[in-house]
Amino acid sequence: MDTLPDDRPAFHDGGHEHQSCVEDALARAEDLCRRRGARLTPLRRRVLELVWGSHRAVKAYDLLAALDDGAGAAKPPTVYRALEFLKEHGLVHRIDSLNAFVGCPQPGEGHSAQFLICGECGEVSEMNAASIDRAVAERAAASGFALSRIIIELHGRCPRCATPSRGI
Amino acid sequence: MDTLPDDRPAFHDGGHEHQSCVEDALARAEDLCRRRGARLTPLRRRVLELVWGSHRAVKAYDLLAALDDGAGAAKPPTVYRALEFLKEHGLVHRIDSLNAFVGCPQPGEGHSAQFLICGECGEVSEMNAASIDRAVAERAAASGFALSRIIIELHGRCPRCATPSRGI
DNA sequence: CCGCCCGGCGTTACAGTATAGCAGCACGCA
DNA sequence: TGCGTGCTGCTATACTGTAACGCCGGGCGG
Ligand SMILES: [Zn+2]
Ligand SMILES: [Zn+2]
Ligand SMILES: [Zn+2]
Ligand SMILES: [Zn+2]
Repeated sequence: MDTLPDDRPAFHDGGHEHQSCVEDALARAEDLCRRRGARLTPLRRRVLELVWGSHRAVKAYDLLAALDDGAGAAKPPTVYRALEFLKEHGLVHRIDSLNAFVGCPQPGEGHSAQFLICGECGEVSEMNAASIDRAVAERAAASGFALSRIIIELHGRCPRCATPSRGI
Repeated sequence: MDTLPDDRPAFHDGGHEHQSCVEDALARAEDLCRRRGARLTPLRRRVLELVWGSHRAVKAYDLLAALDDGAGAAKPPTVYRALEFLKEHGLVHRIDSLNAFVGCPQPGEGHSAQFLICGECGEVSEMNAASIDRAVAERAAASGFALSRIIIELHGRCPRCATPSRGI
């Protein structure tokens, strides 16, 4: 019955060292691409870094604006192609209900992700709950349905935004 | 462990009488709106009927085109407002991963829907699996997350498209 | 009956999201 | 050197969704 705790903390407290959090993510990406023979070009690396700028989901056009280095503004295909590459290699996930992208904390491992999305602070936390996987797989099988892609996006309030303060 | 079968068949066979299927859906909608004091106007009813035209998810701009009765073409807000009304009253669901809408077979009851979406024939089947609900609620609670909206969209192949024919 | 309010609908205009298709360029390799 | 391939850039366009304003008709108090 899946009593295993998540292997990393859901949602980040004040003490979170985001600087190193991003550096680690980029290092994992470099490593994974090297092992796969995929090219993490400067542009792709920069986009990944921007996505990791926060733990919120980032919109493509915000990335586009952020890429604008003062001179000519970047064009949509630039960022969409980088995102497609990152997505193919599991370095980012697309959140369909937000039209936005979030960095994957555990790229490379075949994992079915479920996302907790806080509507208050915007933070997105990725889960890997075997119990949910199992329930979904069972029900799909019971309907004779052959699964290929599982989208689970859970909206609500994260612990920090939900808890103490006054109601409402 | 949720061994209850779904209360309606997932996916439709050749013998499906879609004419009456649509009529029943419209009758349920009329009834539900009457009970709620909501106004199922001719336009809204027509949009609902178009959504129910198939068991696939329908795009807003396809509805728009279908609404065009030869004279002046309908404008986006027309159909989006109708869809918003239908969605508020649970008569249709939005499939976020497709930017499209599908009719709800059981409107009015508080149900958390999971969707099985066939990538081959496009048919969308709505489930109400308590086991999935439960697994999701447990994991969210374990993270201290207060759920408000649960999006579960399962892509793959329906029984008819997956089964007999030659491989591939 | 009159005037008012309000919800539904129509229109214009625009914002936001995403892709097609072609050109230039750098690199590795024959 | 010449070529192919993959990355990036560009223009243009398609697709999705919303803001804001105004008209109209029906209900309701006066
Ligand atoms: Zn961090
Ligand atoms: Zn939060
Ligand atoms: Zn039917
Ligand atoms: Zn199918």
